[in-house]
Amino acid sequence: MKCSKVVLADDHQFLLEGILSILKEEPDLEIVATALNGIELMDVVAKQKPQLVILDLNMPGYDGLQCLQKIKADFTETKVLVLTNYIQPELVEEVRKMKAEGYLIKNSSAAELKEAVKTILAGGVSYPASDELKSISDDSYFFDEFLKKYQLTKREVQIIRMVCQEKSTKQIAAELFLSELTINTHRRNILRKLELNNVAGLMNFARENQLL
Amino acid sequence: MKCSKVVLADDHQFLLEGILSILKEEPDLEIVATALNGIELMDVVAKQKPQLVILDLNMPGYDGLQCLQKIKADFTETKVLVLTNYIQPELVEEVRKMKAEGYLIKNSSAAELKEAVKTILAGGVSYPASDELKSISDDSYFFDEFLKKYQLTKREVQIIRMVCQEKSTKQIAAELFLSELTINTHRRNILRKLELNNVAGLMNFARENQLL
DNA sequence: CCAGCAATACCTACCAGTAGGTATTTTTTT
DNA sequence: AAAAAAATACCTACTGGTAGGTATTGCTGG
Repeated sequence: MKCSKVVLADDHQFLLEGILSILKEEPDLEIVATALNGIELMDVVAKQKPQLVILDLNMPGYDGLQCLQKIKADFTETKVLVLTNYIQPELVEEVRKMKAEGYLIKNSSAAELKEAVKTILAGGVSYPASDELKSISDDSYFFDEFLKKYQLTKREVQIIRMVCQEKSTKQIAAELFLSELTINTHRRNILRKLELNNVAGLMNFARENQLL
Repeated sequence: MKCSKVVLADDHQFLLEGILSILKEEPDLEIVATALNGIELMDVVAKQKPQLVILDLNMPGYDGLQCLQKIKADFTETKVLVLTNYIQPELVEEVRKMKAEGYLIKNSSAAELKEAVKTILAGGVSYPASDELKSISDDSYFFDEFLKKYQLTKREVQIIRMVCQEKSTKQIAAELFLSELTINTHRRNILRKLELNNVAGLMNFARENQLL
């Protein structure tokens, strides 16, 4: 097996170094370039035609999803492993629809990264198991701990998530087949329990606690 | 000079590896432990009494600022280098007030990290130059591109940031010595330009575009 | 079985944010 | 110096979110 050309794209220098140091132990990989943003990345891909791009979704300027789309449109031979911070089932779906070969959460281990890269270069795909997604986002030990810590209920967390998706009380009520008054009550209870005053506070809370 | 004990704390495995691989080239450093969250970190610090903690501010659960405060209160010998994604002058100020020895933006280079660590262990402090803060957050090429893309002004971006910090129109007006009516106008212009309807949408936009 | 909690729902009130239009002054660009 | 863009400011109106209190139903664990 000969060396596969790999390109890394991430806006964090340290993360690049981290991935680099993990992957350079692999003899059959050659990291030919790194990119700190989407524009750089597209340049490099056009020049190098790599077998694999490891792509951070959260880059400034043109974002990762756009890069993914462009790579998949213009360079059919190039495989893409998406790296991201958060585990939103909808995001995973979107990435899957865009035909990326893999999806990896950033706080995975080095071994998981190597495994994913190997799988993809061998022609496979590497996505988090759906139960893994679910377990992290809903039923895990940490989630219960989290609920207890803030005295929140599952329904309340569900509504927090919907508020963070820019949905209004009215929309939420319609989607859940409930009265607006009920949603109103939930929202008030949420803000009271978390000692917050507005949606902005709620979203910061959600982000800090990885609810998004 | 003998080895200095260093502890790393970050919730991203890859970033830990990255920093590790950068710092293990330094002969006079010994990375004695890593921590993936605040609780782990406090355990490790109590056991190891390291000379230096490199601390990510964006950790889940108990956050970095709380760790910083606790370390500074309980372990006066331990120096702290704060690592963070974002460059908000107020955050830098807060960290400075909490007596951290350094503050480094995550997409700095490996050389900058080594430099900061060296400076701190030699008894100095390492903070980004104020013009650097300004230049990164305000005058960079990407920032201008970004403004043009969405037809936003600097003032508007400033207000977006403040809204995202849970500040009300009234508070923003007071802080900037402006009329509430002016802030109102800015907010309306922002939502119109970005085709958004509410604060939640605005915060998602801000996050996607690394404004926070 | 009963207590307690979660989820549902209503009424009222108030305030903050959204939305339209317009206008003046200051700053930047040409 | 003139034109364009940005920042400031006001008036009005409406909507949506925040906030208080209360009540009913259903489920769950001691």
